[in-house]
Amino acid sequence: MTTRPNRAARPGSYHHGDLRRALIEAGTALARAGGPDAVVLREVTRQVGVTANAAYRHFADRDALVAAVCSDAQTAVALTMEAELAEVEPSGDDGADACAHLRAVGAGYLRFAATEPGLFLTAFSVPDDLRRAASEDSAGDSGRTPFQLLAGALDEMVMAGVLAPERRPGAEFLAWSAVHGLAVLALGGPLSGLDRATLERVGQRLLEMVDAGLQGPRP
Amino acid sequence: MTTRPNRAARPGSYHHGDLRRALIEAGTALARAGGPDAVVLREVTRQVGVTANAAYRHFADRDALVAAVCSDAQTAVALTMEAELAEVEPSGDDGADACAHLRAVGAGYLRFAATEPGLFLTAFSVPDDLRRAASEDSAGDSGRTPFQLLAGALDEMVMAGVLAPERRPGAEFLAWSAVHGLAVLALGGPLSGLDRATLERVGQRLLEMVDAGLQGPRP
DNA sequence: ATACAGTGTTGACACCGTACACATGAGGTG
DNA sequence: CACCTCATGTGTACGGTGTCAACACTGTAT
Repeated sequence: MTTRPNRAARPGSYHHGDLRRALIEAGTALARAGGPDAVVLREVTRQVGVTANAAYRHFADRDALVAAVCSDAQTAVALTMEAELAEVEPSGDDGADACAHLRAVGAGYLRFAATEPGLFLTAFSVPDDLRRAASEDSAGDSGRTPFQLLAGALDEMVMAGVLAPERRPGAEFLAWSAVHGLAVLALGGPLSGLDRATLERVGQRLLEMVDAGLQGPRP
Repeated sequence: MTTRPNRAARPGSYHHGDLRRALIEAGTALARAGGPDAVVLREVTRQVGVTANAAYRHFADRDALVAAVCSDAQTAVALTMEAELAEVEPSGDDGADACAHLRAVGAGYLRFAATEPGLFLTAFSVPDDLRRAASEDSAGDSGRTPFQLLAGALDEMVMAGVLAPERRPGAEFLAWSAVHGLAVLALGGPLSGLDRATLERVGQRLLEMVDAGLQGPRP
């Protein structure tokens, strides 16, 4: 995990330059193509050109390898979110801006799921008690993880006065659940087969629902 | 689950009485304990006391077996939902009742996920283009699948006038996404580790959010 | 120069899904 | 009754997987 110098391996050298990194990258390629189950240890080592057991010098077991790939995938999600956030033009109205930021975070999540299904599933279908969500291993350019980007948008809404402070705690889980559910149902689950257009439309409405629903029952 | 004659196999008989059913039930037991990945074909046949290859007389491959287990699991979800629906006392206000029914469906979904995590994941993490959601193989006592129970509650809301008709199409996907997301995040995903109490609380708020959010942005 | 610790290799094991050929026996037909 | 047939279960085998234990190589510090 430390910043190994990444000295290139001289070809034909017995020792690989930075095997750990190489394994993670090959694993990421497999995950991108086929989700977490596709990152099979033997295939990863094969692609890197090394014996299967060599991986055990860098990872306790296969699960540790996919966990590393998972962190990388979360970083990719954060980058997509940041891109979406960057496209929001300030309108002068802090409340509207905060809502737009929340929508951007959600839209980034959904866009990533649609664009990189394999990586998406790898990022968020791995058991993990929120530790990775707070670890800088999963952060994007802004130094924040997807979870932290979401939390930031919600904080902003409170500060702008468009979300009641007493509704703030735990709001991450509500918003996250909504977008995550759609993504998962559409990817591996019973909603595969829905065409991209309707999926896009449902996604938009879902974000509206979160926006309206976070503030609780209507007066 | 169906009413197959289920003639008991005479012990020592070469032919098993109703192997297909026996395999599904053993598979369900495994799924209950460890989710879809735990239903491993060889172990299933071992428990039934039969050779691994015998399963291939009844299922094209392992995936077909877990698909059958999946249908059974969805039936179990429908039963939990129906139980939750039965507890709703009519209040005289059709609109309130319809909302209560929607909440009951969602609460049943979440309760099943918390009570039977393995079965839940098996029910809804299997690729499938909504065909199973409409098949009577997945229905409960009322003859309706979880998906159909959800759709029914939403229809009721429209009829009672608490959901605008133009918001009805696709509303299943919105509500389903929300509860499904929470369930999945809490089970296999990054939200495992959240204790049961907070999970319960988040679940309640999530149902509120759906209720309020389905009707779109506030005036 | 030598010892050592880190890294990669070899060989093996248990387990999995699955294909093929074969054995069994229940039920219909003469 | 004898016979045939076909659905069903068995045996054996193959390629794939994750992982372990013992061994081989090599860059580095003594």
